[in-house]
Amino acid sequence: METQLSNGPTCNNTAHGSNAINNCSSPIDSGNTEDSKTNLIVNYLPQSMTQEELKSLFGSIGEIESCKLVRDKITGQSLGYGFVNYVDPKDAEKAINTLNGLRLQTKTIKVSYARPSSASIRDANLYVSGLPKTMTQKELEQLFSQYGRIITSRILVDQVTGVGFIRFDKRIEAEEAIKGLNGQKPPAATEPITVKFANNPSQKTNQAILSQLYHSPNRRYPAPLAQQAQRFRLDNLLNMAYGVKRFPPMTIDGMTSLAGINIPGHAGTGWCIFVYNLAPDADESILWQMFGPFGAVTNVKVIRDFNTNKCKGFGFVTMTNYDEAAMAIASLNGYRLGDRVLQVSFKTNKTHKA
DNA sequence: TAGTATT
Repeated sequence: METQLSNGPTCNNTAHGSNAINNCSSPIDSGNTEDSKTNLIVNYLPQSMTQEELKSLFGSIGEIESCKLVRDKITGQSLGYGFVNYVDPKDAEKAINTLNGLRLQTKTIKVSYARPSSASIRDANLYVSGLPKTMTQKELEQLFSQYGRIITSRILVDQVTGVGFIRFDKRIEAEEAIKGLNGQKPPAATEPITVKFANNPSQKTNQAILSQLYHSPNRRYPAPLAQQAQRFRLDNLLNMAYGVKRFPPMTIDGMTSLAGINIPGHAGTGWCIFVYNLAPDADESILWQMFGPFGAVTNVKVIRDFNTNKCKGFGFVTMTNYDEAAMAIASLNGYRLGDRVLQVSFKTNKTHKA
């Protein structure tokens, strides 16, 4: 029997009230991840994100050994998480540093080392209801932590009665928590709580879904449509998270990039893209986010003022493949980021015309 | 009484 009450990586999750960014210690420093140094699990992915987009985003960090978006076996719908296995452990660490907490659409993605796959860690998620409305996430964890290591916790907001989730590291820990806490009154509570296993969405293959599938069998987009769909998804991705809105194509003047001027931007290591009109508080993550979905991004840089450390209004992105860089430019030039309209072009060597 | 973490 395994010891469950080790004081190991204690999960002191701070309740941000945000979308369940649950920093159980630092994923970088957890120290007990000897078989997880390259394999990452990515949680809270937007529903619309495809495996290709996942691969593009994480492939911009470094070479990927494998990448898998987990989908419902029946419907094919994304289950909102996936795995990215890097060749180099350093890239895995860099991905955590760079992409954990990134906002995509309505989600804030979580990037952390994957635990070794095992049946013992499956179905360890609990649904808790009847909680005091005043209970915080931290208090919820304190209540449950006596039964094992908590992987994630959440209290739903806007609930009449307190509803929350607790995911344990091991299913057996969840079972013990049900035995110990279901029907019990937490300290200072007036009503008992209900603790049960959370519904497993992958088992929710009801007749309606099957019926839908039956009436639209294996619909596939032809290739050009697939590209349009990709673009549409990107629009959506960029839209809600950062208030990025697409402008009509002709609103950008000074757009000397796509008219077939010089073949600029080629810099040996890839295609260098100039991004102009960034906000003073812009950082690298927004560049990764905007360009990553288009393909291999090898580097991003925000140019900052030496003294204030504020962005000077522009930055650079290096992409490996010309086609992907051109698509990124075509799509992102003219985007409104906050209250600014971006100008995106291949980098030129001249700052003024001769 | 409901979000979605083990390929």
